[in-house]
Amino acid sequence: MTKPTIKDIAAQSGVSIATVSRVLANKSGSYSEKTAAKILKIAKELGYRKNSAAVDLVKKGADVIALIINATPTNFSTQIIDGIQQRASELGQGVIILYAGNRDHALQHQAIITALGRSVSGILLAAIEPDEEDLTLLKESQIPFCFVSLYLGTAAILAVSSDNRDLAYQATQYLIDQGHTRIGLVGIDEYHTGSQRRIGYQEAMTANHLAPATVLPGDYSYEAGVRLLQAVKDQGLTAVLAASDMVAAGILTAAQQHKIRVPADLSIMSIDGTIICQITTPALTSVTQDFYQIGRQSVNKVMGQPALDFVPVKIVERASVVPPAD
Amino acid sequence: MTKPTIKDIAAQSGVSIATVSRVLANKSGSYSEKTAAKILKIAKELGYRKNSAAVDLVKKGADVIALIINATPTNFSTQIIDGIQQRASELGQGVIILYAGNRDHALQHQAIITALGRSVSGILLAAIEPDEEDLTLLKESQIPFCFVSLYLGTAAILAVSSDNRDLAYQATQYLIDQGHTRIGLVGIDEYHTGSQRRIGYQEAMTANHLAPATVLPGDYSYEAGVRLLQAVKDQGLTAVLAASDMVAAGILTAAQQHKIRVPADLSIMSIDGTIICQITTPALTSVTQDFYQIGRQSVNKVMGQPALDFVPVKIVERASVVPPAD
DNA sequence: ATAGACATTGTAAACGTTTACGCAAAGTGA
DNA sequence: TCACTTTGCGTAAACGTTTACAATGTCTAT
Repeated sequence: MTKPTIKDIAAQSGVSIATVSRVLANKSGSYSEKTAAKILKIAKELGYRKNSAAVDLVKKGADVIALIINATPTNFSTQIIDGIQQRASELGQGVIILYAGNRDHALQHQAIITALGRSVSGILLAAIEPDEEDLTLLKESQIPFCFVSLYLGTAAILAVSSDNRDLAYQATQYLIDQGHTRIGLVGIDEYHTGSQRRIGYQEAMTANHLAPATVLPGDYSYEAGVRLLQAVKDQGLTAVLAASDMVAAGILTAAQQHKIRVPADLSIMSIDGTIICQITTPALTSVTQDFYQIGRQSVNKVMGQPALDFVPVKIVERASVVPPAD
Repeated sequence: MTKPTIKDIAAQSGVSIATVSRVLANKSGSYSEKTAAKILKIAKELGYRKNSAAVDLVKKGADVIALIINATPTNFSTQIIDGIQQRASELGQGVIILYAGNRDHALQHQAIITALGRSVSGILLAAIEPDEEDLTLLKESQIPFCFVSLYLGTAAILAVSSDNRDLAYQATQYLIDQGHTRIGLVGIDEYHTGSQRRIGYQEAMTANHLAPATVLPGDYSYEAGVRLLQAVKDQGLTAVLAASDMVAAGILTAAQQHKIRVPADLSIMSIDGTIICQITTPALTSVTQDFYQIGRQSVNKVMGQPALDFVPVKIVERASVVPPAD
C-alpha cells in the first residue's frame, strides 16, 4: 500500500497521466467536466496527495517564501509572522519558517543554504544581522531577499523596518518634552539598528542643546536591562529610552529591587510596544512599532510589489514616564 | 548564467555525474581523493548548491521534521523550538516550521497538508488541538507524528507534554499548604489540556476535603485573565491557579486596577514559568514546565527513539503567593 | 602467470510531476 | 460540402538527483 501517484489514478480511471495532471492542477479549459469528476473522485478515494518535490523539480521552484528568524530575546515575532503569512497567502505563496537559533552564526548560515536549496520564491530575514559571507551568498543566488525589521543603511538591499533614527528621535524628544535632560539610551546593539537609534537619540539631544549623556549597549534582552540598571543609577539619569520591551522590563524590575521608584525617580520609555508593556507595573510608555504591517510590507517587497521602506511608529503613553522630580 | 547542476560540474571536471554525485553526497570509499578534490573545487567555483527537490524526489522523503505551531497567546514556543532544533540536528534532521495561525482551522489543516506533501520524516504538532479530520489525515499518512505539549489522553497517539493532571494537583496542593481554601482554576480551555488540569485541581481539593470552588474557562490569553478577574472577585477567592503566565499577568494587572493587593488579598500561582513570571510585580510563583526538554523528547519520540511521555515540572516560588490574610 | 579482491568510475534507470506538441473528433461558418 | 477552429486527450521529454549494476584497472597471494 504505497503512496498513490497520478499514475495510479490514471490507471484506475483509464486516462493518461497528462490528463490527471491537468485536472489536478486545475488547468481549466483543457479537460471535460466528466473526466474531471471521475478523476477527482478516484483521487479522493485513493487519498492522493501531490508530491511537492516532484512539482518543485519540474517547475523549478516552489511557491513558498522562506522566513528566517532568530530567537530574539524580544517577542515581536508572532506579529511579524502573522503579517507575512496573511499577505503571502493573498499572493498564493506558502510560508516556511527556518529558525536561526540565538544569533547563532552557523545555524543562520545553514538556514540560508536550506532556503536557497529549496529554490523558494523569496527569502525574508527577520532581525538577522548578516555577515559578508551570507550577503554574497544571497546576492549571487538570483532569488529575491528582504530584511525585515532591519535596515542595512543602503537602498541597494531590500528591507522593511521602522525608521530607527526617527523612532529614537521621537522618543527622545518626547522625554525631553516631559522635562527630562539626563536621558540615556540603554540596551541597543552595536550593529545597524542600534547605531541608527543612537543617531536619532543624539540628534534629538543636540537639537535641544543637551549633551548626549549615556549610551549603554546591550543585546535587547531582559538580562541586559537588569545588568545595566547599575550604570543608569551611577549616571544619575532621570529617564531612559530602552532598546526593547524586554530591556525596559529588566530595568524596571532591577530598579524596584534597588528601591528606585518608577516613574517617580526614573522614567522608562520602551521601544517596541508589545504586550509586555501592559504586563509590567507600572505599564510601560512606549514607541510602538507596527510589526504586523512590517511583515506585510516585507512580502510585498520581496515579491516585487510596491511596498513601504519604513513603516510609521507611534508613541503610546502608559504609566512609566512622568516629568522629573527636581 | 543559470543555476549550475552536477551535470555542469561533471562536464568541467571530465567525470560522470555519478561520480560527482558520490563525492557531493560524501559516499566515502567510492571515490578517490584526487577526483574529490577536483570536483569540490569546481563545485565551489561554480557556486553549486544541491537542488533539494531533486534529492527528495529520488530519496522519497526529506530529512526534515515539520513543526506545526500555532500563535499561542502564551510564549513558551521559543524554548520548545530550541529543544526541537537541537535534538533534530543531532539526529541529522532539519526543521521547518509551519505556522497555523491563531487556532485557525483552515490554516492548521493547510499546514498538515503541506507537511504531508513534502514527505517529511516526522510531524510535530505544538499546542495544536486536532479535529477528527486532521487526525485521520495524519494517521493514514504513514508518516510519524507527535503532539507536543498536548496529551490526547491515549497512549495510541504519540505525545510529549507535562503531566497536566499532576501539574495541577501539585500546584493546588501547594496553595492548600499555604493555607488557602477558596482556590479557583482560571483560564483553562475546554479541551484536553484544560480538562486534565481541571481533574488534577479537583482531586487535590477533594483529597483535602475542600469543595472544588471555581473553574473559570478561558483561552490562556492575557485578555482572558483581565476579563475573569471580576468573577474571581465575586467568588471571594483567596488564591487562583492561572492557566498560563499570560492569564496570570492579566489577572494581576486587573487586580491592581481594582485595588486588590497581590499577594496580600489575592495569591496568584501561574502555570508555565516563562520569563513573564519575572517581569511582573510581584513576580509570579509558578509551576514551571520544562519546555526545552519537551521539545527534545518530542523529536526523540517522532524519530522512534526512546522518549519520555511526561516531562517533570517543578514549582518555583516567587512573590505572588502568601498565606491568606484571614 | 593467474585468480580473486578491491578501488574507482561510468551507464542508465528511476523518482512523480508538468507541459510542448500532436492528433482525432466535434463544432462552426461559409 | 469544405476549411477551419476548438475541445479533449495522449505521447514523451524534461526537471536534477541517487544508485544498482557493470566495467575497468590495480593489487595481492599464490
